[in-house]
Amino acid sequence: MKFLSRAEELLLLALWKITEEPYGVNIRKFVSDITGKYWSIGAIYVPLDRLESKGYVQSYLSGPTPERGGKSKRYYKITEDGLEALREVQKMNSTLWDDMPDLSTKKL
Amino acid sequence: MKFLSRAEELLLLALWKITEEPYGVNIRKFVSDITGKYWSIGAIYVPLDRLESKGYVQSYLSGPTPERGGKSKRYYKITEDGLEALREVQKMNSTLWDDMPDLSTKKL
DNA sequence: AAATTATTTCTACTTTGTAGAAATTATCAT
DNA sequence: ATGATAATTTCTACAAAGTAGAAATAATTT
Repeated sequence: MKFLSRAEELLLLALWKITEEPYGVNIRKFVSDITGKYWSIGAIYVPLDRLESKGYVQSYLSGPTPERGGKSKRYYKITEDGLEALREVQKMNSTLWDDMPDLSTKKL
Repeated sequence: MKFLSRAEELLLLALWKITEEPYGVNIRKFVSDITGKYWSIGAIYVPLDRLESKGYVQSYLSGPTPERGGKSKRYYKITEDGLEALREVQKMNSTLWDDMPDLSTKKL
């Protein structure tokens, strides 16, 4: 099995952590907040779609809500395979980083 | 600044951690050992080259050694910019993972 | 001088990342 | 009802990164 890319890791983790309304806008907010960087719309949906074709996430459309108009939301959730992939990066991250000192204090 | 990709992270970390002879073969061994996966030759050198053009690593050729023949080794080292990039992923990784439970025990 | 060896260099192709315009579908205002 | 407005997704095109391995290089050994 291949390792998740950074974006895939971020998105799956978002799906793991977001409790309310895991749809495009909230997912994008989550990754923007956590990374402190701008994420275009495509940078969210395109990788999510690809994760779906790999079977790492599943999605479904909500019915219309009594809120403001617009297209209906697509909710995403992580699958068992997605979780397994996340387990693998967690393990690799430990291997890689657990023995590392805090680099913010290190000089070259 | 953009985040390092997974491969870039692995390679820079390798350069941080490898103490002896940080050249292609040893770098490849390091990442293979740590990831437990096969890494083609190109999967090492091409990203290293690209890291060099970004200024994250520097390299130089060794003179001929009194060992067995062959082309001379190219030694790599991380630069200050590379280290800074590594600091950033370290920080983001903490933000992302420090509050996560051990997923190996978690069911969906 | 030919064979062998260690290593790097190069190239072509696949996959992933990224940006944003266009399309869709709902509600609101008149 | 109809048009304006709003929220969201879908789509597309291009840029960047990942990947595999054959070919080139340059040293030593026979």
